[in-house]
Amino acid sequence: MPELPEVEVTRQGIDEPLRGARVLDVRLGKPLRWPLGCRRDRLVGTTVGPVLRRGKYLWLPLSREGHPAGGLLMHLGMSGSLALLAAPGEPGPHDHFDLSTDRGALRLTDPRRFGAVVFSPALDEPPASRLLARLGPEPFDPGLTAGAVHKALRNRRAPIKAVLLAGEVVVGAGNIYACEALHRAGIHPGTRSDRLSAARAAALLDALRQTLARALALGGSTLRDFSDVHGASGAFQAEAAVYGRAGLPCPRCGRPIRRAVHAGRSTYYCAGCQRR
DNA sequence: AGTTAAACCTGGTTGC
DNA sequence: TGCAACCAGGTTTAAC
Repeated sequence: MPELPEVEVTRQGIDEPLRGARVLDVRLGKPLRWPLGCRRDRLVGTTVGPVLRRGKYLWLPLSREGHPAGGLLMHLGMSGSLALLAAPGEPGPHDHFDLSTDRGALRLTDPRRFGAVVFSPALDEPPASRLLARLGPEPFDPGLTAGAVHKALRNRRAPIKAVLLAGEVVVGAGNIYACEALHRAGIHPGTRSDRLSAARAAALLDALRQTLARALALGGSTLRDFSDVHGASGAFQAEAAVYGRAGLPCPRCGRPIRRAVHAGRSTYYCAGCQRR
Protein backbone atom coordinates (compact mmCIF):
# COMPACT_ATOMS: atom_id res chain seq x y z
CA MET A 1 0.00 0.00 0.00
CA PRO A 2 2.06 2.69 1.24
CA GLU A 3 3.91 4.56 -1.44
CA LEU A 4 5.50 7.96 -0.96
CA PRO A 5 2.25 9.92 -0.51
CA GLU A 6 0.90 7.56 2.13
CA VAL A 7 4.19 7.56 4.01
CA GLU A 8 4.37 11.35 3.85
CA VAL A 9 0.77 11.67 5.07
CA THR A 10 1.77 9.43 7.95
CA ARG A 11 4.88 11.47 8.67
CA GLN A 12 2.91 14.69 8.74
CA GLY A 13 0.44 13.08 11.13
CA ILE A 14 2.99 12.02 13.71
CA ASP A 15 5.68 14.67 13.47
CA GLU A 16 4.11 17.42 15.54
CA PRO A 17 2.30 15.23 18.10
CA LEU A 18 5.39 13.17 18.84
CA ARG A 19 8.06 15.85 18.73
CA GLY A 20 9.46 16.09 22.23
CA ALA A 21 7.50 13.06 23.46
CA ARG A 22 9.15 10.92 26.09
CA VAL A 23 9.23 7.18 25.41
CA LEU A 24 7.66 5.27 28.27
CA ASP A 25 7.40 1.75 26.95
CA VAL A 26 7.73 -0.50 23.91
CA ARG A 27 5.65 -3.52 22.98
CA LEU A 28 6.42 -5.94 20.19
CA GLY A 29 3.88 -8.27 18.59
CA LYS A 30 4.64 -10.89 15.97
CA PRO A 31 7.93 -10.58 14.07
CA LEU A 32 8.09 -8.01 11.30
CA ARG A 33 10.41 -8.03 8.28
CA TRP A 34 13.50 -7.49 10.40
CA PRO A 35 14.12 -7.64 14.15
CA LEU A 36 14.03 -4.39 16.10
CA GLY A 37 17.71 -4.82 16.89
CA CYS A 38 17.88 -3.28 20.32
CA ARG A 39 16.73 -3.83 23.86
CA ARG A 40 13.74 -2.09 25.36
CA ASP A 41 15.92 -0.04 27.70
CA ARG A 42 17.70 1.52 24.76
CA LEU A 43 14.40 3.23 23.88
CA VAL A 44 12.67 3.86 27.19
CA GLY A 45 13.51 7.30 28.54
CA THR A 46 14.49 8.77 25.17
CA THR A 47 12.84 11.78 23.55
CA VAL A 48 11.48 11.75 20.00
CA GLY A 49 12.80 14.39 17.60
CA PRO A 50 11.51 15.62 14.24
CA VAL A 51 10.24 12.77 12.08
CA LEU A 52 11.91 12.50 8.67
CA ARG A 53 10.94 10.60 5.54
CA ARG A 54 13.36 9.11 3.02
CA GLY A 55 11.64 7.33 0.16
CA LYS A 56 9.07 5.10 1.81
CA TYR A 57 10.94 4.97 5.10
CA LEU A 58 10.29 7.05 8.21
CA TRP A 59 13.01 7.99 10.65
CA LEU A 60 12.20 8.81 14.25
CA PRO A 61 15.33 10.30 15.82
CA LEU A 62 15.76 9.76 19.53
CA SER A 63 17.79 11.65 22.08
CA ARG A 64 18.65 11.10 25.70
CA GLU A 65 19.45 14.07 27.92
CA GLY A 66 19.97 16.19 24.86
CA HIS A 67 22.37 13.81 23.15
CA PRO A 68 21.61 11.81 20.01
CA ALA A 69 20.55 8.30 20.98
CA GLY A 70 19.91 6.66 17.63
CA GLY A 71 16.47 6.31 16.17
CA LEU A 72 13.86 4.05 14.66
CA LEU A 73 13.70 3.40 10.94
CA MET A 74 10.17 2.35 10.03
CA HIS A 75 8.67 0.92 6.85
CA LEU A 76 4.99 0.21 6.26
CA GLY A 77 5.51 -2.65 3.81
CA MET A 78 2.44 -3.57 1.80
CA SER A 79 -0.27 -3.41 4.43
CA GLY A 80 1.09 -1.30 7.27
CA SER A 81 -0.27 1.84 8.84
CA LEU A 82 0.57 3.88 11.89
CA ALA A 83 -1.96 5.20 14.36
CA LEU A 84 -1.70 7.67 17.21
CA LEU A 85 -3.68 6.53 20.22
CA ALA A 86 -4.35 8.27 23.51
CA ALA A 87 -3.39 5.01 25.19
CA PRO A 88 -2.19 1.77 23.60
CA GLY A 89 -5.02 -0.35 24.97
CA GLU A 90 -5.37 -4.01 24.13
CA PRO A 91 -3.52 -4.82 20.87
CA GLY A 92 -5.41 -6.46 18.03
CA PRO A 93 -4.07 -9.49 16.17
CA HIS A 94 -2.27 -7.30 13.60
CA ASP A 95 -0.82 -4.72 15.97
CA HIS A 96 2.87 -5.58 16.04
CA PHE A 97 4.61 -2.55 17.49
CA ASP A 98 3.62 0.02 20.12
CA LEU A 99 5.74 2.96 21.18
CA SER A 100 4.12 4.37 24.30
CA THR A 101 4.99 7.96 25.12
CA ASP A 102 3.84 10.65 27.49
CA ARG A 103 1.91 12.11 24.55
CA GLY A 104 0.15 8.94 23.48
CA ALA A 105 1.08 5.73 21.75
CA LEU A 106 2.32 5.15 18.22
CA ARG A 107 1.00 1.83 16.95
CA LEU A 108 1.98 -0.09 13.83
CA THR A 109 -0.79 -2.27 12.43
CA ASP A 110 0.39 -4.52 9.63
CA PRO A 111 -1.55 -7.67 8.70
CA ARG A 112 1.01 -8.97 6.23
CA ARG A 113 4.02 -8.03 8.34
CA PHE A 114 6.19 -6.89 5.43
CA GLY A 115 6.74 -3.70 7.39
CA ALA A 116 9.61 -3.08 9.75
CA VAL A 117 10.79 -1.11 12.75
CA VAL A 118 14.57 -1.16 13.07
CA PHE A 119 16.75 0.60 15.61
CA SER A 120 19.83 2.28 14.22
CA PRO A 121 22.49 4.31 16.05
CA ALA A 122 22.21 6.97 13.35
CA LEU A 123 20.61 7.53 9.98
CA ASP A 124 23.97 7.39 8.25
CA GLU A 125 25.16 4.29 10.06
CA PRO A 126 24.12 0.67 9.64
CA PRO A 127 21.59 -0.76 9.64
CA ALA A 128 19.76 2.39 8.48
CA SER A 129 22.43 3.47 6.02
CA ARG A 130 22.47 0.01 4.49
CA LEU A 131 18.70 0.00 3.99
CA LEU A 132 18.71 3.46 2.45
CA ALA A 133 21.87 3.02 0.40
CA ARG A 134 20.23 2.23 -2.92
CA LEU A 135 17.54 4.88 -2.82
CA GLY A 136 17.56 7.39 -5.64
CA PRO A 137 16.84 11.10 -5.27
CA GLU A 138 13.61 12.40 -3.77
CA PRO A 139 11.07 13.38 -6.44
CA PHE A 140 10.45 16.77 -4.85
CA ASP A 141 14.11 17.60 -4.36
CA PRO A 142 14.42 20.93 -6.19
CA GLY A 143 17.93 19.86 -7.12
CA LEU A 144 16.54 16.96 -9.14
CA THR A 145 16.39 18.15 -12.74
CA ALA A 146 14.83 16.66 -15.83
CA GLY A 147 18.31 16.54 -17.29
CA ALA A 148 19.57 14.42 -14.43
CA VAL A 149 16.63 12.03 -14.80
CA HIS A 150 17.20 11.76 -18.54
CA LYS A 151 20.87 11.07 -17.99
CA ALA A 152 20.11 8.36 -15.43
CA LEU A 153 17.55 6.74 -17.74
CA ARG A 154 20.05 6.59 -20.59
CA ASN A 155 21.97 3.96 -18.63
CA ARG A 156 18.95 1.70 -18.17
CA ARG A 157 17.63 -0.76 -20.69
CA ALA A 158 14.78 -2.07 -18.58
CA PRO A 159 11.18 -0.96 -19.22
CA ILE A 160 10.47 2.44 -17.73
CA LYS A 161 7.82 0.95 -15.45
CA ALA A 162 10.36 -1.41 -13.90
CA VAL A 163 12.89 1.41 -13.50
CA LEU A 164 10.35 3.60 -11.70
CA LEU A 165 9.52 0.75 -9.32
CA ALA A 166 13.19 0.09 -8.61
CA GLY A 167 13.49 3.58 -7.15
CA GLU A 168 17.12 4.08 -8.11
CA VAL A 169 16.51 6.89 -10.59
CA VAL A 170 13.89 8.52 -8.39
CA VAL A 171 12.24 7.17 -5.23
CA GLY A 172 8.65 7.17 -4.13
CA ALA A 173 6.58 5.64 -6.91
CA GLY A 174 5.12 2.24 -6.15
CA ASN A 175 2.80 0.29 -8.36
CA ILE A 176 -0.14 2.70 -8.25
CA TYR A 177 1.75 5.93 -8.85
CA ALA A 178 4.16 4.46 -11.38
CA CYS A 179 1.15 3.42 -13.49
CA GLU A 180 -0.61 6.74 -12.98
CA ALA A 181 2.44 8.89 -13.69
CA LEU A 182 3.19 7.02 -16.92
CA HIS A 183 -0.39 7.49 -18.03
CA ARG A 184 -0.29 11.17 -17.21
CA ALA A 185 2.96 11.50 -19.17
CA GLY A 186 1.60 9.52 -22.12
CA ILE A 187 4.45 7.00 -21.93
CA HIS A 188 3.94 3.30 -22.57
CA PRO A 189 5.12 1.35 -19.50
CA GLY A 190 7.10 -1.07 -21.66
CA THR A 191 9.23 1.67 -23.22
CA ARG A 192 12.92 0.98 -22.85
CA SER A 193 14.23 3.59 -20.45
CA ASP A 194 17.24 4.48 -22.57
CA ARG A 195 14.95 5.24 -25.52
CA LEU A 196 13.12 8.07 -23.78
CA SER A 197 13.94 11.49 -25.23
CA ALA A 198 14.98 14.34 -22.97
CA ALA A 199 11.57 15.91 -23.51
CA ARG A 200 9.73 12.75 -22.50
CA ALA A 201 11.98 12.25 -19.48
CA ALA A 202 11.10 15.80 -18.47
CA ALA A 203 7.41 15.07 -19.00
CA LEU A 204 7.72 11.96 -16.86
CA LEU A 205 9.35 13.79 -13.96
CA ASP A 206 6.66 16.42 -14.23
CA ALA A 207 3.88 13.82 -14.32
CA LEU A 208 5.36 11.94 -11.39
CA ARG A 209 5.52 15.10 -9.31
CA GLN A 210 1.97 16.07 -10.22
CA THR A 211 0.66 12.59 -9.49
CA LEU A 212 2.40 12.34 -6.13
CA ALA A 213 1.36 15.86 -5.15
CA ARG A 214 -2.26 15.18 -6.04
CA ALA A 215 -2.22 11.94 -4.05
CA LEU A 216 -0.67 13.74 -1.11
CA ALA A 217 -3.40 16.37 -1.22
CA LEU A 218 -6.02 13.62 -1.14
CA GLY A 219 -4.48 11.80 1.80
CA GLY A 220 -3.00 9.02 -0.36
CA SER A 221 -4.76 5.94 -1.69
CA THR A 222 -6.67 3.44 0.40
CA LEU A 223 -7.17 0.18 -1.42
CA ARG A 224 -7.74 -1.87 1.68
CA ASP A 225 -5.54 -1.31 4.70
CA PHE A 226 -4.13 2.18 4.61
CA SER A 227 -5.32 4.95 6.89
CA ASP A 228 -3.65 8.02 8.29
CA VAL A 229 -2.70 8.26 11.94
CA HIS A 230 -6.24 9.30 12.85
CA GLY A 231 -7.81 6.40 10.97
CA ALA A 232 -8.91 8.40 7.92
CA SER A 233 -8.75 6.79 4.49
CA GLY A 234 -7.11 8.32 1.43
CA ALA A 235 -9.14 9.35 -1.58
CA PHE A 236 -6.76 9.18 -4.53
CA GLN A 237 -7.89 5.71 -5.61
CA ALA A 238 -11.16 7.23 -6.83
CA GLU A 239 -9.16 9.42 -9.22
CA ALA A 240 -6.93 6.71 -10.62
CA ALA A 241 -7.04 6.77 -14.40
CA VAL A 242 -5.59 3.32 -15.00
CA TYR A 243 -4.56 1.52 -11.81
CA GLY A 244 -6.81 -1.46 -11.12
CA ARG A 245 -9.06 -0.50 -14.04
CA ALA A 246 -8.39 -3.28 -16.57
CA GLY A 247 -11.16 -3.38 -19.15
CA LEU A 248 -12.63 -0.04 -18.14
CA PRO A 249 -12.43 2.92 -20.50
CA CYS A 250 -9.45 5.26 -20.38
CA PRO A 251 -10.72 8.57 -18.99
CA ARG A 252 -8.76 10.43 -21.65
CA CYS A 253 -9.45 8.50 -24.84
CA GLY A 254 -12.06 5.89 -23.95
CA ARG A 255 -10.10 2.88 -25.08
CA PRO A 256 -10.09 -0.05 -22.66
CA ILE A 257 -7.34 -0.11 -20.04
CA ARG A 258 -4.97 -3.03 -20.46
CA ARG A 259 -3.11 -5.06 -17.89
CA ALA A 260 0.45 -6.32 -18.37
CA VAL A 261 3.25 -7.44 -16.07
CA HIS A 262 6.56 -5.67 -15.53
CA ALA A 263 9.08 -6.72 -12.91
CA GLY A 264 6.52 -9.18 -11.63
CA ARG A 265 3.93 -6.51 -10.90
CA SER A 266 0.64 -5.73 -12.59
CA THR A 267 0.88 -2.75 -14.88
CA TYR A 268 -2.21 -0.91 -16.05
CA TYR A 269 -2.02 1.34 -19.08
CA CYS A 270 -3.89 2.70 -22.07
CA ALA A 271 -2.54 1.57 -25.42
CA GLY A 272 -4.30 4.53 -27.01
CA CYS A 273 -2.67 7.41 -25.25
CA GLN A 274 0.52 5.85 -23.91
CA ARG A 275 3.12 5.46 -26.65
CA ARG A 276 6.50 3.83 -26.81
C1' DA B 1 22.67 -5.96 -16.74
C1' DG B 2 18.11 -8.12 -17.30
C1' DT B 3 14.36 -10.49 -15.95
C1' DT B 4 12.20 -13.84 -13.22
C1' DA B 5 10.97 -16.26 -9.23
C1' DA B 6 10.86 -16.97 -4.58
C1' DA B 7 10.76 -15.38 -0.10
C1' DC B 8 8.53 -12.95 3.72
C1' DC B 9 2.76 -12.98 5.52
C1' DT B 10 -2.53 -12.48 5.85
C1' DG B 11 -6.85 -12.01 3.84
C1' DG B 12 -10.12 -10.87 0.24
C1' DT B 13 -11.97 -12.22 -4.18
C1' DT B 14 -12.88 -15.42 -7.88
C1' DG B 15 -14.02 -19.62 -9.89
C1' DC B 16 -15.20 -24.44 -10.01
C1' DT C 1 -21.44 -23.89 0.83
C1' DG C 2 -16.65 -25.35 0.40
C1' DC C 3 -12.30 -25.18 -1.13
C1' DA C 4 -8.48 -24.12 -4.15
C1' DA C 5 -6.32 -20.74 -6.81
C1' DC C 6 -5.00 -16.28 -7.39
C1' DC C 7 -4.34 -11.56 -6.25
C1' DA C 8 -2.77 -7.41 -3.35
C1' DG C 9 0.21 -0.82 -1.81
C1' DG C 10 7.09 -3.57 -1.02
C1' DT C 11 11.68 -5.11 -0.90
C1' DT C 12 15.50 -8.34 -0.85
C1' DT C 13 17.91 -12.23 -2.42
C1' DA C 14 19.06 -15.83 -5.46
C1' DA C 15 19.02 -17.94 -9.81
C1' DC C 16 19.02 -18.06 -14.98
